[in-house]
Amino acid sequence: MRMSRLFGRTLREPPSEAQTPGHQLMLRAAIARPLAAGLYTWLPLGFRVAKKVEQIIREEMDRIGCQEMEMPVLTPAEVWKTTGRWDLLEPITFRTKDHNGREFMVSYTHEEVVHLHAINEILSYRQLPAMVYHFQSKGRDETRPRAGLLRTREFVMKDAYSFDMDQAGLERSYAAQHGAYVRIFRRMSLDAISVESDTGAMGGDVAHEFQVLTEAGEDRLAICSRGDYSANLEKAARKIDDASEPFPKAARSEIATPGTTTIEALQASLKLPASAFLKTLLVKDRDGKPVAVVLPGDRNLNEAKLRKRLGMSDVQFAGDADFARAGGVAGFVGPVGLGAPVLVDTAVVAGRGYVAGANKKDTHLKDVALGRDFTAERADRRVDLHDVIEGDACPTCGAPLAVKRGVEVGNIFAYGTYYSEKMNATYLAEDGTRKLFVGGSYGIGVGRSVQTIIETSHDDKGIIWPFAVAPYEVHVVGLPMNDETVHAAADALVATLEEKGVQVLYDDRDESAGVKFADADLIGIPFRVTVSRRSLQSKSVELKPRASSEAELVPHDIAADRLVDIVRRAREAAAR
RNA sequence: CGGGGUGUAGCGCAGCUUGGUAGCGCGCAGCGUUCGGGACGCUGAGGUCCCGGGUUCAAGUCCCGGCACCCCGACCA
Repeated sequence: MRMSRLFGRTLREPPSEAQTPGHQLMLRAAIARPLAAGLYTWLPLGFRVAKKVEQIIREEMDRIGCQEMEMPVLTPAEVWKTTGRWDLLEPITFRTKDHNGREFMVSYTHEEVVHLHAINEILSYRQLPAMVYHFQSKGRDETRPRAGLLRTREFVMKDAYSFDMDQAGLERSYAAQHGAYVRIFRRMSLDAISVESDTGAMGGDVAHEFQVLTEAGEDRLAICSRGDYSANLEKAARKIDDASEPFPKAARSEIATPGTTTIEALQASLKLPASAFLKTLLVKDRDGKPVAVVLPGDRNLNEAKLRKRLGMSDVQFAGDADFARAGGVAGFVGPVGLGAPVLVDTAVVAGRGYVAGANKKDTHLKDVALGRDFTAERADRRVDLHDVIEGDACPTCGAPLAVKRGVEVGNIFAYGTYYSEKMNATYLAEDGTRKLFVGGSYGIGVGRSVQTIIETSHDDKGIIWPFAVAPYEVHVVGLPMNDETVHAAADALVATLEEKGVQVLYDDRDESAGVKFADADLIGIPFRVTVSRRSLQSKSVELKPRASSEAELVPHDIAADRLVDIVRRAREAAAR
């Protein structure tokens, strides 16, 4: 490809909208362009990367016997109604109607559709297990797209689906996908770690996310410093000593705290650490009734954990009416004498005397102890509802946990019979009965992976593409192009390389050396070859890997062979 | 969906406080000089100042309403 013909130009300065390094470089290097919020066009350079990423995924899916197919982007409403997701997904999906008024959804994912096909194609246990996948655009009307390709409203996902006879089969399929994911991300040079993730409102048993640690990421992860544990903060736990303390000597007593409604204000006026207080939040349960959540003052509520506990899709905080109903006073709510069920966080130490709201204006209680002044009433109301923070103890080994940011490039999810039950998706078992498919789904975001590679593989000059996904393999720079000898030599080298199947980006522009080298560094092709007046005087060309600061001179007459050889080796290494 | 911010040439920005008919750098086009790390000179093209309404002799600038985009939070590959 001649750069003078390339559709897409590099930008000297990053557009102001771009904040993360990957987003800036993606735009500057002409990988993709925004069309509207969360909608991106791949430019030719970026499209080549996306196709290479897809090909790696394809090869690894095929390797584990997962079969490629393709399901439509537009999906009829009826399918979604069978599982209740037509209504559930309403706020975050794009919908349309055909001319007859039939409703459609731009596919958000394909569990329903693939089950529909499985019902038709898989009649007998003899056809199981089965695994299929496709690359398809997904539409999600995210309320907040961000960071370029990291979260868009339309994106191509590789989504795979497994169908098994039973739980043991599902576990085998799941393990196969997990193994494929490890290979896939390694091949694209993404250092993805698999972390336990929240299974969300769908229930299900097991789910892992493949996360790449980078500051640009939007997920927060707890990671054991000894490597024994890693989990999304949505579900991350920590080791807590459940040893209780002796009750305080004093009985609980009122203290006047006029106008002091926040933990911060209480800390200041009572000169006590945040951990000396109880924070009591009033939320609504599924029936709209008030429920109190009690946490130590130095711990934050983890909404994902609470949602899961309440079985709700979002946390609804109490309004004035609920406060009245529960007998609480906003700013002075406490667990003692409250007319609502109380969920007590596991970080609240039994027996310890805390300062808590008195459910009375301008008043708190001191020496309030769990087990004496209030209780969780039932074992299932003593629950982990707080955020893990940096330095907490690992739940497996007790070593300190670190909290880091990550990008979720893929996830795998064993949902079991969640969909097959609702869709009555069954097969005929060996014993002659009809049994439900036991399934899992496995996604990888292609565009997100591409930008994540940039986020984690660049320097201050530009992208450093891993060979396996680079848009081109060799970048030939002619310098200067108005020198006939140089022009002819560069043309000839490019022609030879292309003839031998090397993917070449050829900077044939009449630009200064500075511009061409700066662009080469920005675009980040793995091998740069400079054919210049100077190099030709010593009958050589200059070879410089993008990732290295060292350049070497290669004799002109063997340059093509040498490059073909280098590329061949690099391809072999990248395929492993 | 809550909070914050920004919309002026392809990109980065100034001008707005104090209203007077739009500017800088880069990029782009032509010519010439240059040619190994974002060269130089000359000439030139390019603007519904986000949109709509209002105030005014006069609005990029002031007022009202909308829209778009970005950032932080809640949700996802």
